[in-house]
Amino acid sequence: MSSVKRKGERVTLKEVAKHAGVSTATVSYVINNTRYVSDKLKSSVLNAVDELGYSPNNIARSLRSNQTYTIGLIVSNVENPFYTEIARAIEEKAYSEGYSVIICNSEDDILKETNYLKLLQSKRLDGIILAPAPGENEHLYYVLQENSMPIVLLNRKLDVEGIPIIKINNRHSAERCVNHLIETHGYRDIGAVIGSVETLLSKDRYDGFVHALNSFGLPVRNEWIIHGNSSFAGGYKALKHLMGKDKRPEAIFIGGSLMYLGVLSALKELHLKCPEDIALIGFSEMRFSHLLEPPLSTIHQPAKKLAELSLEVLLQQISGIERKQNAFELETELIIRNSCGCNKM
Amino acid sequence: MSSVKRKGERVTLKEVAKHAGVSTATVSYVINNTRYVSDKLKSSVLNAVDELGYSPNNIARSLRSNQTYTIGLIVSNVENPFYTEIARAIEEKAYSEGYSVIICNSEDDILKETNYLKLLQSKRLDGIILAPAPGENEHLYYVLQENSMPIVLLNRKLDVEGIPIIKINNRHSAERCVNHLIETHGYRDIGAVIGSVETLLSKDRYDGFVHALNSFGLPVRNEWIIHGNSSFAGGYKALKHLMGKDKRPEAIFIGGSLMYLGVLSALKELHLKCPEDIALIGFSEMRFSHLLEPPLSTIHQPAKKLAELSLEVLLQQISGIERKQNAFELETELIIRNSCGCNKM
DNA sequence: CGATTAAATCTAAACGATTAAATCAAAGGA
DNA sequence: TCCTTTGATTTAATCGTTTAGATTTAATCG
Repeated sequence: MSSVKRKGERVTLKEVAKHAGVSTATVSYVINNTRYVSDKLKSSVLNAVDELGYSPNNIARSLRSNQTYTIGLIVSNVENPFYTEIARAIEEKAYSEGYSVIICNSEDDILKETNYLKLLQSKRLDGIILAPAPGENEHLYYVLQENSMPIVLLNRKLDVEGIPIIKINNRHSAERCVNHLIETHGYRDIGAVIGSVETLLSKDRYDGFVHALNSFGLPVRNEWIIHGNSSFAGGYKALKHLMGKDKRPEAIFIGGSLMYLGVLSALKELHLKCPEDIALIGFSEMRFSHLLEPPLSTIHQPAKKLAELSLEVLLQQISGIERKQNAFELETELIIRNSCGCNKM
Repeated sequence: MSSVKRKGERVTLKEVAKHAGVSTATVSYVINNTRYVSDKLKSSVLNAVDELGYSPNNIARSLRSNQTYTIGLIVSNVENPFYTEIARAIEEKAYSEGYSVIICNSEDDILKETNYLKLLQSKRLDGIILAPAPGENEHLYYVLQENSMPIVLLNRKLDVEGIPIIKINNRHSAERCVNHLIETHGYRDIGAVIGSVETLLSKDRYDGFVHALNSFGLPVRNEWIIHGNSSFAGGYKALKHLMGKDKRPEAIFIGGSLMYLGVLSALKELHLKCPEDIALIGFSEMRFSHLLEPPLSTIHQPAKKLAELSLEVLLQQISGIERKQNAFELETELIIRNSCGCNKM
């Protein structure tokens, strides 16, 4: 074959029907197994399907049935290891449930997020799983108005009744990190590198951080709390900034995987040793945190569970099943390695 | 609002038309800017759109126009750092071109790949970017028959004329790795951990490895060449296996990111030092290879360029533009860090 | 003023499936 | 035998757009 022919010449159900000498209804019934059809007709339909290489047009189906069997996943960036894992787990479960997933990176940009929401709306997806972007949520109300599509929120808050939200216990997790720094290592000068408090996620982590300090009677030194954007570069810049201060903290709590790596990279560049010169602890979803130098002490989030739960709730929402529960909070695990100053491998 | 209403009650173009007191054609013309419409009618249409909260139904559009503005990306697993980057870059460019992307993980499983191909076919996507899964390609011919959808291959070969293929120079890249081990460090006992030779990708890397040894007159010792599957576990098992031999190699060439990390992890577990006990070099698309212990000497692939080029070629294919060139090969970069025995940072 | 032309709008036929409702055929019952 | 019932198949409306082509309206001109 010299080249693939252009579209628009595909075989339709109608042609199958003609070829098999039956009506379109019959073809539809045998393909979807939705009514009894005599063996004789059934086999001639099947033959025709085979001979013509018929592949049903799901667009037409969707138009008729109002179902696309496709959902959207909006995250800030799949390259963030946490969202990579989320995306993977959602795709896997979605596949097994007969759904496809369109992946959207909002890049923490409200405009891009809005555009994607409108687009997914127009594509009539069956539902959306939406992870946080910082800033106001006003643009979301547009999508959430009546007659709109099912949606579940991941680590993100919205003051609309009936929208399910799935999250981990960010506040408590942050607290445990800081507690560890204080209780086990006796650090008192503790800084933080956290994303914008405009997201629920970062706000909660910030609150946990502050609460831990307070509970030990330690002062919260605002000049040691850097709110960057939750990226590698954000962490990198934050650390450089922090190390430029007259008085430096002894330990730093870090509120996100990419920032953690950025911090680490900046540290290396400054020839500072971790944990000797400065101790680190925080959120990292890197599957390879233990291979880094030093092995990172981290909060481990149950990303897979989170993803599966989100999809489950979304699918319930799609099929109109009533939920008793609207908010779900999963627990995390604190994994102590070396970066905080502990010696375990 | 107590709860989002179920679907099926959305406002249609027809309703907009009635509300604005014009025909559906007129509404369509103003929405798509496809014919001149008087200011008077135009504004009343726009008003109606606004008041009713109309959002066009792209399913109906697609049915009419035979265009979905959606493409499919099939990779073995987005969690593989190389494909994460590919997915990200494709999504970004696709977005800017007005396309969405459905992501599919084949898990190197021919059945899953086949199912996805059929599904994407049924969904009438505009095109597919297909990365390799190992094994025979027979199932692909089904998708590639006449009247089928545009497709481009990433690092994957297929004997069908006119199917574009985009790849990096795998053979030469592997060769350079091994050359470095021999020329710079004088290693003579060199093993390899590579994926299944049933993929073009791994086959090329294998060939490069062998060719390098040959060109220095070194023997190819098959017991030191482990073909695992290209995963973390694959690398991990391969190394353990390799280290169980009576005579061990001094250095290992590794043909993939995840395997590289698996090898590293197994090494740590065995308390073997790299590069002192065993030197490593190979393909790793980890953005953070330099933060690992030791910093990895790697081939760096221009994933972003690869992704953008693939999409570009696919879009050309979709719009029926003739290509002069059907095969594209990009060059890689050898980045020397510490794992091979060099001392540079 | 009527004819001609151009401009703006509308009518209605697709696109490719699903599915109520209608039709047709055969069997069963009196 | 004729009527009823049941079962298998078909007819045709529908989903929400786009877009030729028909129609209407307005403008121009001899």
